[in-house]
Amino acid sequence: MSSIRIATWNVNSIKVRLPHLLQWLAAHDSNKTPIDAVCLQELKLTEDKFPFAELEAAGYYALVAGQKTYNGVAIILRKASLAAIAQDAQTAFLSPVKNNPKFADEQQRLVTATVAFSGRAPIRLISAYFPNGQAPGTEKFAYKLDWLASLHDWLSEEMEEHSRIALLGDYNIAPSDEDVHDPKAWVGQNLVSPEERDAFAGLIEMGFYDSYRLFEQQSKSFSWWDYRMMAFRRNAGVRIDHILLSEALKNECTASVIDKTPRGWEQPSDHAPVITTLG
DNA sequence: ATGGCCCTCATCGAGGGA
Repeated sequence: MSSIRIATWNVNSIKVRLPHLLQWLAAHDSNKTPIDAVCLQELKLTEDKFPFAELEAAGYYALVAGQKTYNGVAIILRKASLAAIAQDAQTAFLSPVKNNPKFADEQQRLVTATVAFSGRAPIRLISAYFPNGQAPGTEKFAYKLDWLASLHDWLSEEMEEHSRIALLGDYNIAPSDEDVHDPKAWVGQNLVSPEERDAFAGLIEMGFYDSYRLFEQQSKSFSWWDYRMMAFRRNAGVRIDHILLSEALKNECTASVIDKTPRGWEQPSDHAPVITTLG
C-alpha cells in the first residue's frame, strides 16, 4: 500500500492563487511526493466561477462550497490516486456534505466527503475555514464560539459514523504558546484566547490528534505570516492551519510538515500549506 | 509607533482578514 499525502491551504482567493496551486501540485508530482488531496479555504467566489476545468485538465477533481467575496472551501483530489470505483467527479466524492447541517449559516465554511484512495480504506475528509473572530468580546467572536460549539456537536456524530476521519483547515486558533512567535505580546488576543484554545482542546478530547505534533518539529514553526512588517522574513507568524486525525488515521500517520516554499513566491497567499502523510 | 498589506466590489473607499 503506497502512502498518501493530504494537505490544507488557505489560498486567499482561488482566482488569484490558481497558478500557485497548479505550480505547487506539479512540483510535488515531479518530486515523487504527489499531493493526493488538498483542502482549500478562502476561495472568495461562488461555485459557478470555480476553475473546475483548469484543475480537471491538470488531473484533479474538486468539490466546492462557494460564496461570493468571502469564505468558500473546497476539496481537491488527484485523479491518479483514486480507487477504480472513483471514476469521475461524482463518485470521487461520496456522501458529500456542504456546511454544518446543525448550524444554519449563510457563510460557506465547511465541505465534507468520503474518498476512496487506491488500495486503502475510505477516508472522511473535511475542509474547514473556522471564523476569524476579530477580537474577544466582539459579535464576530461570539459567532466564532457558536460556530465552534456546533462544529463539536456535528463532529461527534460524524465520528460515530466514520472512524477514519480527518479535519483539515484554517482553524484560526493557535493551540499553544509554542505556536505563536511572541506569546507575551499575544496574551488574551484573538487566535490564542482561552475560549478558543478550550474549543481546540475539545476537539482533542473527542479523539482527534494534531498530526503536526505527532513528530519532532523545529521550534518557531508557523503556517501564517502577516503581509505587513516583513513578517515572513522575520518569521513573525502563528500556527493556525491544522490537520487533525482520528485515532485510526493517527496510527497510519508517518509525517507532517509545513511547506513554506509557496509563501516565498511572488504574490503569495499569507498562509503556507500543511501536508500530512499517511503511510 | 495599534500602522504597515492584500483581496473584493452594483469599486476608486471601505470591509474583512489574523
